Amino acid sequence: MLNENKLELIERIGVFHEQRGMQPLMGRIFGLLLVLEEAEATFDEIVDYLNVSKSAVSNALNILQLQGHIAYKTKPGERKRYFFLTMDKWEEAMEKELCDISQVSSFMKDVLKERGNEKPEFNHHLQDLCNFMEFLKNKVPALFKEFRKSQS
Amino acid sequence: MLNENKLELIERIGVFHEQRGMQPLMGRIFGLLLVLEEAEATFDEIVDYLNVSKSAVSNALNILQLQGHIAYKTKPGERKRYFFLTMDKWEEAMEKELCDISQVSSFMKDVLKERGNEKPEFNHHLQDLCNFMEFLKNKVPALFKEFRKSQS
DNA sequence: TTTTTTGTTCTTTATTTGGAGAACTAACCG
DNA sequence: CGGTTAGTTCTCCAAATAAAGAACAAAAAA
Repeated sequence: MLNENKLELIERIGVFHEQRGMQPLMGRIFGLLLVLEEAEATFDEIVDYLNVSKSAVSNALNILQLQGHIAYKTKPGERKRYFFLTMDKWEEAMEKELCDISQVSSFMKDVLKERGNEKPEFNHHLQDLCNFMEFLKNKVPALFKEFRKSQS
Repeated sequence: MLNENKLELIERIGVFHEQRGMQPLMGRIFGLLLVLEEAEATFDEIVDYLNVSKSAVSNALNILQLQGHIAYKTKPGERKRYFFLTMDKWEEAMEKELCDISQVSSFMKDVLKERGNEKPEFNHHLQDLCNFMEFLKNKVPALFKEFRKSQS
């Protein structure tokens, strides 16, 4: 069993992800794989730790894998899968999330195309926003580069 | 009535926001206030344009106001409210959204505190992620400054 | 060959959600 | 005063979601 702190952390992490559109159990699994000392767990361990049904876990694991949040490895002579967070790819994930923000600009451009010039100030704000998002998207690689430099 | 393009845009914008956790109607109202030439609408106009009930609109408008996405003004001699997107504050909104990403670091730190040292590599990735989020948060003001400079 | 392990898939169910519609309210209007 | 405007609040309902549980399947073990 997990201690009180870890259980609470799992719930906090779960709620956090829920609020960002993940289904509840997915968020809990995310949390579990973060707080587990081994940083990995088998299907049955997840069922036991979180006290949920196999079907729910099967479902959640498949979605988490599709979204690239987790992966699994096997051990020689065992059929069990050991699921783990793909933490080694956090830079990719973060980059994707940053660029996602700036995807607003895709439809903002369409909005601008559709708008007349009755409200120039409003249009100007929209244009500014688009420009910033473009700026940000272009800036992301340099940002990572600068970060890595600052770390070494 | 709105033309086909605008209606389709409203739906696209609606779905976009839905996927980020907004309730459907809120996203549609967001879209409506973007594509309307006047960039504003009264309660009844929203009801008519989007073909929804008053109760739903009342609800959605209140939440959108609480979240700071929209505001309203009144016109002298009229009781009607004219709702509009608070586009003039897009920088604040964007800044908040950027900092939100880095709020992951709040519970990531707790995760690190809770973890032993059995998986140093995993812990290291976690630490890197925390560091990057801190880095990003600190970088946001400079980013805006640089953007404004590039625009002038 | 039968049983066990390691899941998956299908059907059912409880909960949540989002919105409809009607009743209500407060301000103004004639 | 009664009616109209501009919303709000309450009760109800339909649809979507998330998960339970049972049946199923494929591979390995006994």
